[in-house]
Amino acid sequence: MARKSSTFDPQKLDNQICFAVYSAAHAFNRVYKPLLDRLGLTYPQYLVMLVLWERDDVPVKDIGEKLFLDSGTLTPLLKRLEAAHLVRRTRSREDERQVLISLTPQGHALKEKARAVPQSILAASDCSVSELVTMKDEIVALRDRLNAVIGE
Amino acid sequence: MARKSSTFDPQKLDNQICFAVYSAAHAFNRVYKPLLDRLGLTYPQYLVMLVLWERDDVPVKDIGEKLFLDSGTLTPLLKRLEAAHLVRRTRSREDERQVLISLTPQGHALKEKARAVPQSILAASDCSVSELVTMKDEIVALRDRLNAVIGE
DNA sequence: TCACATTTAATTGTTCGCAATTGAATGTGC
DNA sequence: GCACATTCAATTGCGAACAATTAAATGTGA
Repeated sequence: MARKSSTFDPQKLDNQICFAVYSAAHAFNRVYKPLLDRLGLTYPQYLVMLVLWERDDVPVKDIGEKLFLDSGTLTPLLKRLEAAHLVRRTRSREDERQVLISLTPQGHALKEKARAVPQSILAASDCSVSELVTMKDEIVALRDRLNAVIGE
Repeated sequence: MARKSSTFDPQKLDNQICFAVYSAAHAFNRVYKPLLDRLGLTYPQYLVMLVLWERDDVPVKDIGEKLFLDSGTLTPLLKRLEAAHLVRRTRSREDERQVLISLTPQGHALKEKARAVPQSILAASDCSVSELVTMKDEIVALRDRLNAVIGE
């Protein structure tokens, strides 16, 4: 064994940023759960609703690009949102390959009920907005570098 | 509607740190996939192996506490690692409620083959080690604050 | 000792996440 | 116009992730 004293072991769990990110994502999920339960949403469903609240009548592909998810994930998720009467799924007239997702009145209305969610998360983070924005920008930059590697 | 000009909209997807973390976790997973495929591991299985490479012969509960996962996730995952001949699962003699997880020789041997993984991830991150360590510490601190909220 | 709570892992059921495949609609080159 | 590739959503199969429940082992108090 090499001497460990002044050595940074890259194979140690707690030294790995990916585990930090992985476990932070789960921690967020657990904080969101009780808040989103009241809205009848899961976290990925909430993300889809955030996309639709920004722009309605979007093809599945566009939602996927925003959230980095594919149809294998989104198709069943969107069917569940449709079953909950929050969205409608309709084939595009111009391009029959596309399925357009649009909000129902209930889907629109949910935006108001969801307004308190980010505030609760901010409180749970126990952190200033500016600190969070800085961290967010760093994480997004890292994510984009990783995604750049994937696309060769 | 309030004027949007100088306003930070907390309900906008790209303003949310949780989505940054969520999407970064998936980006990491996609970078890890081809590396771990060669080892015959998934990312959560790799995390369990990291724990075991640090300390062998551990109860399931300890692994769960390290990784923030419960038995509903770990039991089937560990059975798959056992089927792959990387770990053994044995009831503890002192406390029959516990199942102790220990590495097989193949499980031990895999540590050497996995040594190159963190370096590849570092390269994909395209970022200095010190920057990553700083980010990791910030994310861990945030995660721990979130987890503190969950436990009331 | 005996009733009772606690600890621990396993099980069940639902939802993500993704790779791989399928099939229909569209675009392209000749 | 017609073969061909491309695009897009849906499907299938597998592996997480977690809530809720079950069941066995252990600890505790009267």
